[in-house]
Amino acid sequence: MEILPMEKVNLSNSVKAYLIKYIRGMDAKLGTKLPPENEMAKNFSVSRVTIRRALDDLEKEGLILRIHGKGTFVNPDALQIKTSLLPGGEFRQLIRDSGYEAKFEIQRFEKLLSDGEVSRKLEIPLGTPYYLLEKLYFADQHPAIVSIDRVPCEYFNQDPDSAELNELSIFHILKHKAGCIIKRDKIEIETMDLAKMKHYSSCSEKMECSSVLCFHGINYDQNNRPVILDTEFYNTDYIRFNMIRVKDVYKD
Amino acid sequence: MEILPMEKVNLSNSVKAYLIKYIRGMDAKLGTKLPPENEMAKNFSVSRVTIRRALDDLEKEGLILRIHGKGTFVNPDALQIKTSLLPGGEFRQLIRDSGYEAKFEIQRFEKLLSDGEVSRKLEIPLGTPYYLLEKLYFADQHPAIVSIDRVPCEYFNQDPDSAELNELSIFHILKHKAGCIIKRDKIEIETMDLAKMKHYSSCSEKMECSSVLCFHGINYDQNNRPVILDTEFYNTDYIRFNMIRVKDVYKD
DNA sequence: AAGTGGTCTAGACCACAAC
DNA sequence: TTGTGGTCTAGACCACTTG
Repeated sequence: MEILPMEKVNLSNSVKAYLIKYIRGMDAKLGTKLPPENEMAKNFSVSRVTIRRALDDLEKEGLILRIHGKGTFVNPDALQIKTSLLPGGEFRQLIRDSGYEAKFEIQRFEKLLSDGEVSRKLEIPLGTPYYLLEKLYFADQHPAIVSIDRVPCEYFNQDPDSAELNELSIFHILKHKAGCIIKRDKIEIETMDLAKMKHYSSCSEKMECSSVLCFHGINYDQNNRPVILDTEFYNTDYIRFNMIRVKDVYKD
Repeated sequence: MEILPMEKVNLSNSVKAYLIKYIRGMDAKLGTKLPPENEMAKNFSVSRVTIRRALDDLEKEGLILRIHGKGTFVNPDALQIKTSLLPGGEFRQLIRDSGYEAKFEIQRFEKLLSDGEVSRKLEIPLGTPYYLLEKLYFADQHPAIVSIDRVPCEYFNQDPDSAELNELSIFHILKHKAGCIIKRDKIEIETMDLAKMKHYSSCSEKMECSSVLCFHGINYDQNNRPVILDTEFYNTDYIRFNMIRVKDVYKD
């Protein structure tokens, strides 16, 4: 069973998905012009607002450019963009998107009791049992990502078995076992050298780089409960995040 | 003359600005509930769509949470968030937002001829003259950010003088001297140790850290011309980026 | 003047939560 | 059932670009 993240089904996203396919499919010479919004609306039999919602998203993701009075164009850079910082997908996909073969190994899976920091961030009492899951991801056999997830045991009726852990991401296990759907996360970005990384993970010894990009994240569910506390380490020689940032107008 | 980035003036942004002020102004107990959208629409005398556009933005920025069927709530974390990765404001503001006193020194300002990489990224012929501007920003007297901007000279009628460079950001100089308005940028994220940073900047010697966060960016104007090629280095001990990422629904 | 994107409205209907 | 956010429509008018 293949499990993939999918966007909510609505008209805008359908239009968006179609346009992505269309754009990726064509040779995308520099700045190909897309049809006017009114025409697209007619062709897709949806309102212009719906078309515009789809285009808004595509613009934020950097796939298209819109120039007032001129039109909507395919962003020539769009096809070069490999890994986006934005939604935070599955790590193996991230590695594949970066052009490498992906696999992972589970490094640790333990049941621990929460200390001060874990308690504070997950909003659970001191000493609450939680699972710690550490995975090491490889890009073409090279260590590229280390992820450490911490989830309170109380979300699970029974311990996850290793088959599940090897098959599914923690997000999907949580959804199926606990009905928890992760709606958003909050990350803090830091860089560190391997000496500092060693405080978090013994995988620091395996990294083939001198410094790593580190995300400290908290994942919240549909009721805004902090469910997963995660720490992620990236070797940016392999995982090079890209981001397109649309700026607002500047005024004196 | 104080020059600040401002958002485009429209109804949504006015509502948004009002709500930001409102939220920041109140004590923001955990999860204070905001009025229903219909009510806000009535109070602001705008349509619900307009309210929703404002709330969409605030949600993406992590200031509020929306729970279907329940309501809209102030995000308790919102007030902790200091520096957002998103729009990319002025560096001194970034430093102030991080809780430090900000100042900068100009390290280099030179006219150079483009080499292969600069030519390719700025889409200019080899050997085209460009300005290189390197600034070192301090957080409480500690080196925190190094920025290196490269702009083709052809955008300027005359050399910027040092008064301008010390007063205004490169964005504002470009706008006033060349009518260029930066609409978006594209960045690539990397970490490096100081030895690697030294290839880019002699400021590496001054950094009080072992590794830095590095953004390689290209800034595009309203006509999608690449105008500024910039490289930025951050000491993440001082500049700790935060980001709230709203996830889409997952489906099997 | 014609074409195109940018903003806004009023109203409708749906989906989820709580009583 | 009521209240709330989520989606969608049809139409209007504005702002920018081009001829």
